Amino acid sequence: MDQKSLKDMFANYVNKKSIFQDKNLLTSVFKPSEIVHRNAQIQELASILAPCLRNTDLSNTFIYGGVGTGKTLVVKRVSQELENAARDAHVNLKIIYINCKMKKVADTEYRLLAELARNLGEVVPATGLPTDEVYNRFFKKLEDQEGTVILVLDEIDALVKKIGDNFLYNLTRVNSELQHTKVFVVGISNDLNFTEYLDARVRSSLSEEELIFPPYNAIELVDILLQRSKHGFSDSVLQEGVIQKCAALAAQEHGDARRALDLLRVSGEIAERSDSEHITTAHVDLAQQKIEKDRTVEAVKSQPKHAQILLSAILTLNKTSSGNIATGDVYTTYKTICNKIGLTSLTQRRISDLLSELDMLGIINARVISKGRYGRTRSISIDLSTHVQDQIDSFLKEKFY
DNA sequence: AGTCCACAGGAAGGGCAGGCGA
DNA sequence: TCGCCTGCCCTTCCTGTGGACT
Repeated sequence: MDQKSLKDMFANYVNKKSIFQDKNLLTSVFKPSEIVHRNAQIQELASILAPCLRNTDLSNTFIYGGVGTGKTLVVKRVSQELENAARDAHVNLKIIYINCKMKKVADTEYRLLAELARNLGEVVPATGLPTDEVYNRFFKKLEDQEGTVILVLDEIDALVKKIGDNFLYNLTRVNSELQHTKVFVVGISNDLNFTEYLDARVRSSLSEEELIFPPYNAIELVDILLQRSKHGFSDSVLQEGVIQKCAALAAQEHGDARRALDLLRVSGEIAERSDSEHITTAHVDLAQQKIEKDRTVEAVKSQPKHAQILLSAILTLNKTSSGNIATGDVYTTYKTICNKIGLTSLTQRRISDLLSELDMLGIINARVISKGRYGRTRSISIDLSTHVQDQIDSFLKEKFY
């Protein structure tokens, strides 16, 4: 492109009518004024939490539901309204929301406690203190609140799977240590079977109330997308069937509203980039591919070095061998690559864990199978499109060779 | 029915970096 | 500065296991 046409391009861009009116409305971060198809859950949660306005005890509550079923949105909305009501009624209420999956923020017991304490105004160093000391500081700050404190722990299942339920046990017993403050926990989990991981005592004290968020069906997703697209897109850019297609695709994937919104927004971006005045169902197909590709490639790029080399080994084997690959083969190839690039290889035990992590991220499929006389192993495969595989492969080759 | 393979995956602990408090 | 504590990544050692083979 010569410089004149570049100038024209920018001029065109400025003058062209945008497909979007307010793209912000089409992100999952945006909090709509009305949460569609979640009235029942809002009412129920509000009625569970309302007693704190009369300084009456609350029940610890667990909220279950898949990704993108509106759990966090509903909890944040109810929290906000509850805090407003408490202020009007001159009741001391503090609600702390923490996402336990936030890397480097609340993904260990120490970090969670430190983050909770920080929310109450206590200064806690990132590391260095004994955990007991962080508990003490946190409890002291709680006591200073002299009212009700509600701890909302989002994605709590991820944290419990990582560090166990000890911290939950301590948090549920905190009320016996405090005189002026009452503490209640609202746990949010993506995993319906989460309580199986919990100690029986923790389970019974934490699950006094339970709230289930069912996945959205395609019709509900259509309503959500219509609500957002009304002011999110410019008038009449959406062609017939686009919203329905986004909703249908997202409904297939566990009724995930976040996914539906991403599809719709990315479809718009693709349409805009291709100079199209309308968004068509073909754009939705492209958006579906792009989201899948971006998600995987980004996941690969953020992996540690050895996991990337491991993936490189799997991709190499995937090209040469037909069918599934065994752990032993992967480990041998991985060691060869390490040798070639002058890196000390990790042990098979560690590689076993890295394989599990890649599996959890959905980059590879690893299934434990038994080959009878020939042992037990993971059967590893990659079901990414060849296009995505090539992109990952060239990224890894560029980085290591 | 028993054996045996090729791992899976749990437990314990080492070593390092970052940070606190005396 | 030193002792202590943390998270994190990793190794070592170990037990467990599904099912083909004998």
